[in-house]
Amino acid sequence: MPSKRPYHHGNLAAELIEASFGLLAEQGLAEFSVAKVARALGVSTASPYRHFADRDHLLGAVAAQAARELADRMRADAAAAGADAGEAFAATAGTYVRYVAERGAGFDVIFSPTLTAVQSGGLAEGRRALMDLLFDLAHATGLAPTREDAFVLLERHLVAAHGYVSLFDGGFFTNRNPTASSIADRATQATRTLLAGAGAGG
Amino acid sequence: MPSKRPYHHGNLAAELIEASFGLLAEQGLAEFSVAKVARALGVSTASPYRHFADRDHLLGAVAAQAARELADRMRADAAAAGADAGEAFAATAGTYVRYVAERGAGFDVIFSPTLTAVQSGGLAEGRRALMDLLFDLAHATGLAPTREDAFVLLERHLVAAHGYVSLFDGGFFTNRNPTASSIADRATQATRTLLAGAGAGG
DNA sequence: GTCTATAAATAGATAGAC
DNA sequence: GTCTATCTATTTATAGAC
Repeated sequence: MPSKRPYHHGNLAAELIEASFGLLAEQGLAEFSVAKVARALGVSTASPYRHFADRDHLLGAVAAQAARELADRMRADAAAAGADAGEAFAATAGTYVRYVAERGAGFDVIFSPTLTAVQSGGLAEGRRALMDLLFDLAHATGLAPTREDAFVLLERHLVAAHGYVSLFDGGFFTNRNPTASSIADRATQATRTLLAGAGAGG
Repeated sequence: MPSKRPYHHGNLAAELIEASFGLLAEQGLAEFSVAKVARALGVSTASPYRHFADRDHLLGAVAAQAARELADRMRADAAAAGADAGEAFAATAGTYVRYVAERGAGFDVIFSPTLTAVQSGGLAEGRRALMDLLFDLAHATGLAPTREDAFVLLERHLVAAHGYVSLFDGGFFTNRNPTASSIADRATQATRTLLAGAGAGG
């Protein structure tokens, strides 16, 4: 058994991104390291630097892909929620919770200021497409007449969804059945309440 | 100039806790280290270990103090908000945002699972007193008839407040005047909307 | 109680062989 | 394009002098 690394690579760059999602999902952004990603793939810790200039460029590529994946899933879930625009909008809260539980890369990764300077892999475009989609869904509810109203509604919606994820990951929910699925449902319901409050003039 | 450290200590343990707050406020939990805290005080990196068994025991003492400080401020702000129970409850969202902006220790620190095992400095009691206070304020609004309703309302309130803090710290708000004070106001208003939604049956 | 010195991990990143 | 080897920096924590 030659312990020489037997790994063949067709596309190490893509594998590094995928392994990064796995590490983020399991250990979170704080525990992310290029060395761990390399070890997870069985390659040397030097290999990633042939494909990404530094740690932030790898994370930037992950963030860009996360923005695209998240937008795709939100679009699909909103469409599946039916004709009610409020329900379509609220559904994306659940999409967000489930996506971060599975992939580990949420708004903290996608909109990380340290990655803004990097601009790798279409990060700026991915960010904008994601926000445009959500803004359109917020506007379509009809509960935010002006552009500013839609911004406020969208902000509260994202804050609630991310708040659930952040407190869930932080171990805040120790009782009340804290599965990712139940948290996703609670986030969706929180946005429904925000919509009811907006409708009631709150 | 003898570079021998000239520092005298009446109470290094308390100074370490206070310096930890400063570090958390400036750099966040991810960047927290015992070594940095020691350097900020001009003492050797070994000194903290005479007062705290390890990193988690120092952070546990910080978390316990944060829980007490936060509860005190919330109680005061709720009282100052006037007779309306909904306004008193909503005010604590702003309290939370301002407190974390100033002290750096929010729910992520106070309820960190790694600190639960430590049980230093009355952390368990501080956590419970904080949650009891908030539950009472939620119940007093009259918009949550049952105990379970009050839990749900409280959960959404905290999720929104923490979501604002988390996204604010994460650099999500790059426009729309992102000062801590304006974020605090937006968090307070978000809870008002949740109350309106609860009142409207959302 | 505080210091100096040190040990053991771990990470980011680079040089040069193959 | 991947490897081995190495350098530098940082952190957590301990040993032992003062």
